[in-house]
Parts: sequence; structure tokens; C-alpha cells
Amino acid sequence: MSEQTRPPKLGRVATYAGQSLEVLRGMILDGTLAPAERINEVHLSQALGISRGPLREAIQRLASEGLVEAVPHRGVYVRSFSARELSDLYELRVALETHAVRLAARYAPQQRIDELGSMLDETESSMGSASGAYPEDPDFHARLARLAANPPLVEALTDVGRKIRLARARSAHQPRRARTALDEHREILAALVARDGEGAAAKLEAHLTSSLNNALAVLRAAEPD
Amino acid sequence: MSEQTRPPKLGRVATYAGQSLEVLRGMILDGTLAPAERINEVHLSQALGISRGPLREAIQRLASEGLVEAVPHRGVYVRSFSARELSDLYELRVALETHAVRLAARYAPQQRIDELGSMLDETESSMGSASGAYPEDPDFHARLARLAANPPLVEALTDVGRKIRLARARSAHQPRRARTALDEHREILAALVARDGEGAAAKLEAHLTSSLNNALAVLRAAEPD
DNA sequence: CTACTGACAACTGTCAACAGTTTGGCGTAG
DNA sequence: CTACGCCAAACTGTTGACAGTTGTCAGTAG
Repeated sequence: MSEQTRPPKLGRVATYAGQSLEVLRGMILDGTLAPAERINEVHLSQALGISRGPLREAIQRLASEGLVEAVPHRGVYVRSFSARELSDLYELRVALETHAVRLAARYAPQQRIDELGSMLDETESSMGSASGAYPEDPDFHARLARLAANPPLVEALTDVGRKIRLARARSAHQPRRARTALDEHREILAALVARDGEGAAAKLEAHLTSSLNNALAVLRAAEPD
Repeated sequence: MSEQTRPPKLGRVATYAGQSLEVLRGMILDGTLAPAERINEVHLSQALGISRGPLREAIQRLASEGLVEAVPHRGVYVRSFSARELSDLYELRVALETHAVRLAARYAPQQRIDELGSMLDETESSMGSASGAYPEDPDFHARLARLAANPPLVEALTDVGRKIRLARARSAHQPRRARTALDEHREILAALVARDGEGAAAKLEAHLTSSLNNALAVLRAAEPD
């Protein structure tokens, strides 16, 4: 009874629609709901233990985020991306992230940059051990974006990042590339520490380009149409 | 694992939720629903002649677009922007649009560029007459963005453009600036015709900066707190 | 065997009612 | 007069049922 007697903390979502949104997004991004798969509202609502109302609200938001495509009277489908669309997304991401890193080089406080460094150390130390070795660990790029201190920019990058993550859902963890990515992250950070915005942007673009090429290679290997 | 069907590609069939989305967006952008105003679901659904279900779905999408802020159990509010947020939005827009124009300078077919020119001619000829003289006519920038041939980029710019339009809802049409804007548009287009991506980007940035300054001035004049 | 027709099943879109939370007002105590 | 607490009105969140559409499949004509 007294478990939810907390005053309204901002950001806490105590609503089925809000929870469903996050659960669904997770199911799409981790592949539980595969690309091009049709979503059955009745089945899914029963699986989630809720009614169709809140579920539909969550789906609408996913549609607005571009993770799902809703065709009136015909159902909603998990979005699938072509190689061309993946390239477009990466190109957009490059534009956004290089801009972010230029801003960060100019305005970010030293402390925030240092935090990024220690985060990379942690990533490296926990890399040999567990299976949690992501080639593109989203944390680094997300934190990098936040250094630009421009919320709309961060939001735009979050959106693009989600679509990219879905687009390359097939290309699973590649521990070999993880080491390379970490090195490239360090180079970017080094330029950032030196307040060299252009250098950081160049390193970042190279990093993202090789990431795209890696994703494209995996994509074409999976379905060489 | 799961059965995969192809997403139907057909056009849009009318649905209350979809119609409400567009109507609501219009009401927000033209000021019928003022910034910081609370939206009453019952009242609004009756005004639209529909039930709360489809209306709520539309609202969810508006929330995802950032035009509206939904606080669980407390209602949804039309989003209002501070001067700082407006600046952030413009900064993001500059990054996106300059990137778009660089792409356009490299890849856009001549014909599409020429179409932009004739569009400007039409704008000019219809400027002296009617009241439809927008200082920032969205068409030019939207069409410019499309020349980049990168759909996610266009989408991102659309999102930012909507927020900006809402943020500067108070600064109404200013016919004096309309003429200036048209001239600046022509300069951008001239650089584009010359395939001078950097030049076009520079002109564009200057244009957007003066647009921001104009908006900020109007904003501070309206509420100098 | 193929092409069309009509009915059935499945699913999405919409609605009205129910339930839980927030908000503002009133009264009472200090 | 102010502060606190209770209560009712208003509103949002959720549900289950109903309605309209789409896709499928048997049955029939060519």
C-alpha cells in the first residue's frame, strides 16, 4: 500500500503506456520484435498484461520515433532499413556528432571531459572479461553529445542512434572491432582534451565511417541480394 | 523465427487519430493553443467531435515531436521555449541545414536547383500583393533540405523547424524582413548554382543567424523579463 | 486449371464507462 | 490570521465491448 506514496518525482513514469513504450523499444532494439515483423495488438497487449489502449499509445510514439511504421487499417510493422538508408543515417549522424564535438571542444568544462576518460578506462578493464563488449558502446557517443550542452542536439542524436541501432540489428557484437573502436575513442578524446575541435571532428568522422563500413559489410554478408 | 510479411506500401486512409494529429499540430503552430496552455482531453475531444482514444494517440505523437509536454496524471501542456532553447534550436538547424546545402551543392541535379529559383520568383511576385508574405517562408528551406537527398536529414530538419516555428510563435509576420530574407535566399541559391558548397553554407549560416537575432529581438520585446 | 465472387475470420479503429490520482476548497485547530 | 487535513470535483489512465475494414479461402464459373 505505502510503496507508491512518493511525491511526484519528475521523470518517473507510473503509467502503463509509458512503461510499454520503453519495453517495446527494448524489444525492437534487441531483436525480440524483428524488422519487417507485423505487430499484433491483441497478442502483444495480452503478452504485456495490459489492454490495447495504452499499447496503442506507445505504438504511436514509436511510429513518431521512426522505429515502427503504422499503416492505417493494415497494422504496424517494425521498420527495416536498406543499406542506402543506413548510409543516410550515418551521414546525418556524422554531421550532428562532429558539430557536437566542435561545440564540446570550445565550451565543455574540463571535468566533464575527464569523466569521459575514466569511463573509457572502465570500459577497457571490463572488456577482456564479460560478454558486455560492445563495438559501438552507445555510452561514449551519448556522453560526448551531452558535452555540447545543447539538448535538442542530444535529442536528435538519440533518435538517429536508435534508428541506426535498429538498422544494424543483425550485425551483433564483434569483439575484434571493440578494441579498435576503443582506440579510436581515445584518439577523439585526446583531441578533445587538447581543445582541438577540428581534429576531434576529423577523428570522429573517420571512426564513424569505419563503423559504417563494418556495418555495411556485415549487412551484405547476411543478405547478399 | 517469426513470420515476416512485407509492409504494405499503400497511401494514407483517413483515421480520426491521424486527422486529429494534423489538426492539433495546426492549432498549436498557429497559436490557437497557446504555449504553456493546458490541454483538456474531454473538452478538446468534444470540440473535435471524437472520443478521447484517438485524441490521446495524437497527443502522444505530438509529445514525441516535442510540441507538447505530457506529465503523467497531470495533463499535457503546449511546450514553451526560453530564449536559450530557441538559440539551441537554431544552432542545431544551422548544423543540419549547412550540411544539407553542402550535399546539395555536390549532388543535386541542375533541374531541381532551377526549380528553387523559379519558386523564389513566384514568391517575389506574390509578395507585394497579399498578406501571405512570410519572413521565413518554410518552403524554401524545406525544398533546400530535400536537395540533399537524405530523408532522415529532411525529417530531422522538419522536426527542428516545427519547434522553432512554435518557439517564435509570438513573432508574427514582419513584411520588412521578408524582403531581406528573399535577398538572402537568392544569395544562397546563387552559390548553389555555382556549386560552391562552402559559400552557400556560409550565406546560409549568416541568413539563419540574422533570422535568430530577429526572433530573439521580438521575443525580448514581448516579455522583457 | 485459372479467374472471379462472396462469405468468414482476424484485426484495427473507435467509443463509452470505470478506476485511480490530482487539485482546490472548506473547515477546524493552533 | 495561518497552517494543516479532509473531502469532493475534475481530470487522466485504463478497460472491455462494438464497429468497420482487410485479407483469406472455399466454391463456382469460364
